[in-house]
Amino acid sequence: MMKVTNVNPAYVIDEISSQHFIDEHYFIYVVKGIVVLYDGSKYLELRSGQSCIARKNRLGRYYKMREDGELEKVILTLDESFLRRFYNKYKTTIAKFDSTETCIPVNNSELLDSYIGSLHQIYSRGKISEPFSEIKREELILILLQNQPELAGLLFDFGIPAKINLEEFMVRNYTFNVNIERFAFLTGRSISAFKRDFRHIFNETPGRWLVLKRLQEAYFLIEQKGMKPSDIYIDLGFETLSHFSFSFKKQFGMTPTNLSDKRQRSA
DNA sequence: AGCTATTTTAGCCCCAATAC
DNA sequence: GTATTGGGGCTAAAATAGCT
Repeated sequence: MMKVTNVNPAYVIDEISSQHFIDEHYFIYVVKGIVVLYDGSKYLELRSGQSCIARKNRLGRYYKMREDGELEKVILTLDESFLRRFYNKYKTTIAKFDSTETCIPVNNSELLDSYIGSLHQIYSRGKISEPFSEIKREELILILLQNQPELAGLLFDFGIPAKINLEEFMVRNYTFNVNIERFAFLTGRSISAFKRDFRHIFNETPGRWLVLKRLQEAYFLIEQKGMKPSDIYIDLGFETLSHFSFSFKKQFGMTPTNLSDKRQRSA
C-alpha cells in the first residue's frame, strides 16, 4: 500500500474516500504531487496541472504521493442536485457521451489553470460560503463544457445503472470493499435479483465468493509475487489485517506470514 | 421479479498474546 | 519499541424462506 499523506485542507473542497464507491461525479485537479486512480482494471496517473472527472456510480480508489514533499489537489463534488440546478438554469444542450471509463481525463487549458488559481485565492482566506461554492462550481462546468462539450452527456445523465453482465463486473471489481447491496445496485439489479443471478453464475453466495476470491488473490500475490500481507490486504478489499490473517488461516491452514516465510526459504 | 420478516453468519472492533 | 496473529463479543449484513 502506498503511503497516503494528508494535504492542506484549504485546497480540498470535498474529500472522496481513498477507495470504493463513487457516489457523485467528482472533479479532481492535481496542483502538486501525483494522484493515481484505479478503476478495477487500469491506473490513471494525474500529475501537476492534470485533472479528470471521477464518474458517479462506479468503483474506484486512489493513491496520493508527494512530490518534493508536497501534495496539493482540488476536489470538487459535482453532486446531482447541483448539476440539476445548473441544467435547469442554463438549459445546456446535451451532446452524446460515449466513453465508459470511470475516470474521464479533462483537457488542459489556460482557462482551467487560472480558474484553479482563483480558487486558491478564495480558499486561502478561510471557509467558503454556500453561494460562492455554487458560483465557482458553475464556472467550472462552463469551462469544462467549453473545452469538451460531450461532457454534458455525462454530467447531466441522471439515470441509474443499467443491468449489466454480472460475471464480468464481479470478476473485475471483487477487490472493492463495498456491500452486497451496492454491488446489486451497480449491476442494475435488486438485491433479490442479484443474489439469484449470482447463484446461477457462480453457484455460491456473493459474500462467500468475494472472500474466497480475495483470499485466492492474496495467496497468489504472496506466493508468486512475494508481496507482504500488510501491503496487500486493503487493496484486496479487507478492512483489517486481523481479520485478513484470521480468514486466510481458516482457508489455507496457514497464516499469510507463514506463506511469506515459506517462499523466502525456498527462494 | 421483488418485498419483507426471520434466521444465520460474517467480520469489525477491541485488545491481549506473541514474535521480532 | 513495532508488527503480526488470534479470539471473544457483538451487531450489521447476508442468506433464506415465504409471500405478493
